[in-house]
Amino acid sequence: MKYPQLKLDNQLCHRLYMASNSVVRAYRDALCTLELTYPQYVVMMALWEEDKITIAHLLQKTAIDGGAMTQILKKMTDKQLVMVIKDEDDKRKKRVKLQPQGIEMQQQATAIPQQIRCQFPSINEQEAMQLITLLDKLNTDLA
Amino acid sequence: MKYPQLKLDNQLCHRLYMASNSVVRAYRDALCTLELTYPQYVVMMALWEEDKITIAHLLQKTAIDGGAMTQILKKMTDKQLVMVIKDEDDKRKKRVKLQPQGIEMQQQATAIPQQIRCQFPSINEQEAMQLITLLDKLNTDLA
DNA sequence: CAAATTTATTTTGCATGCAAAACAATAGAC
DNA sequence: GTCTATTGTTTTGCATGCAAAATAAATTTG
Repeated sequence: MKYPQLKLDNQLCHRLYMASNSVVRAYRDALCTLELTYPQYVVMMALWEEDKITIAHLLQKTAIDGGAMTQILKKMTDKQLVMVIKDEDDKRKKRVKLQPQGIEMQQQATAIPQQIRCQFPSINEQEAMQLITLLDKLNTDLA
Repeated sequence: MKYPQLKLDNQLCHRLYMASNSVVRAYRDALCTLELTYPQYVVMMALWEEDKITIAHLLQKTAIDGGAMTQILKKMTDKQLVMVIKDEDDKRKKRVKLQPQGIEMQQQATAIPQQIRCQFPSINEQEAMQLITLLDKLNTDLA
């Protein structure tokens, strides 16, 4: 091959692409119990950490696309997981508030991280931390 | 927080999700010169490595979704980058063949890997290799 | 204070990713 | 040799991801 830098095997980015897709797929069974998609689950995690945050803050925490977030919140509102309310002080802002069903769901979700973790046994704890460190560097650079 | 395992900061998967999206975005400027999307670029790389492969083989090499591949090949055919032809021996199979414009494009693409690499200076070569090793383990587990 | 600018969110149009169903063609079983 | 199962690809319906345009409301300017 003339240009080794164009070989798929030499592409860090392609591995990231595959890994990210694979991981989202790996959540599927666990999340369909909760009737959530992966991005919706990420929104729930963000809210369980900090409730009643603005959409802008939610976007920043989750790194989900703004356009998609509107749809995601619409669906989660329909499912009575959250409620979106206008901020009284600044009416441009909206805040997302967990509803009872959304709060209860956290209990059922506690088992999920372990279920996912089991799906990549080749990675030990130290390697997982290494991965996190490296991905954080990457994300910081690309932020 | 009651359940630390549900904190976004503790999620390897969320970092992968962010990193993958960021990386695809990072390709944008470089690829719009070639009028390619990232998945289309991946298809081109696969074909530059090995031409006239079947769609099934292309799917396996690129890890792109089958349904999406049909659309991607349609667009790339319209742009005269490739041609899709039926396999004479087994008419269920189709083979994807680079066209002159697709072959020429490789030249212009040789500069891209370096352009992308510059966007994450915090990762040195050794760390990049580490990342590849770890992601390969992950991808093998989730395959 | 009215106009221009900035900030927060939504909308739009297009390109996947994904699962499941539909099709087409070959291979196997009897 | 038909009937059935399997393989390769496409289609369909839905959920994002992304950029750019459109809105709405607050802030800054002059």
